[in-house]
Amino acid sequence: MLKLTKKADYGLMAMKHLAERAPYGACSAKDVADAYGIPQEALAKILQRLVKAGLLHSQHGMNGGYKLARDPGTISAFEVIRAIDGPLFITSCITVRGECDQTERCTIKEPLRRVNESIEQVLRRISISEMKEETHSQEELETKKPAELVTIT
Amino acid sequence: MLKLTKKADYGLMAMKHLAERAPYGACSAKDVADAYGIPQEALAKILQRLVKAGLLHSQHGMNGGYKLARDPGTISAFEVIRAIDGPLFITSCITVRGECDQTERCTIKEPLRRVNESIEQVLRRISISEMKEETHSQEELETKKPAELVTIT
DNA sequence: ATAATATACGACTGAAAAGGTCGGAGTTAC
DNA sequence: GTAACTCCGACCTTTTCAGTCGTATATTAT
Repeated sequence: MLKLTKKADYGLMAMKHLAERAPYGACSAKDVADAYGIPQEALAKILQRLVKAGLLHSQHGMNGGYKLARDPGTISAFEVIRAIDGPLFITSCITVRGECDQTERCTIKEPLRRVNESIEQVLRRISISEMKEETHSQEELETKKPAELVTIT
Repeated sequence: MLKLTKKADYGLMAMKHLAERAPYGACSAKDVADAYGIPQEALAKILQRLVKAGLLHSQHGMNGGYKLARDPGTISAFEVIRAIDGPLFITSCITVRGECDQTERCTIKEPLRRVNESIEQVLRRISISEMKEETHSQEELETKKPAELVTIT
């Protein structure tokens, strides 16, 4: 529940990867897939959506691949997730094709909409380039006990 | 994606309903179900989970039903959702039974964990009683055109 | 005691979404 | 022109969600 789909996860990983490799030209879907152990075709489909959404540019043929369409600092996690998983996150009351049967009598529509908006703000605020700065905790993760990093939740 | 399940929706609606009817004693699952057009058996199963989680008390027999175990101001939406849908919201990387296959190479675990925490905070902050204050827009909903209230999203 | 009412619990079915796979089309290097 | 490489779009399998049904248990009014 309230779970990111794996597609969105893959998409964010790929975007971050492309952000780091931006200076060296385009990356093929295979390169990214091999780097993280993601099924190649599955990733390709995700990258296609990001192309359609205008977040990536694609290049056919040899030495082709994908590269960021904009500066990674201007691309939010929200944009990536929406491009992959759908229009936007919604409570189950307000679905893509109209409302549910209880919409007339539903008494929590408005409060949930506000919660929804708050969550959207959180995701809008974080950009792809901001996801890069966890290199320091990467070292901690290997040297120290990793439990501390998890149990906060 | 990032969508509340219908069960969680129903649970929140029921909790709010019980919060309003608290002074008048317990409500049966049938009462709540009929009030919002929810399948009775489906709702009953949800309410049972809320009892198990300690958020509701149940009373068998005639004039029995469910009532809040605590003051509605002290019950957060987070508690309700977690009691119904599972342990907590998680990125697909960190699932209930360990991590996914890419966890070793995953580079966005830490940033996503922070996002996760932010969302959790949002849901922890809103209580059942805080969901009640939309009574004013209830009047608008009946007198004015209801379209305006929906198209915000 | 008995009947009516209400919760408790598990198993089953159908529908929807997620995750992954396959063949085909386009582009470039030689 | 051919072959190697890459992106592209439709298909299939698996899992999850939502709802239903049946049965057992507890309480109360009569």
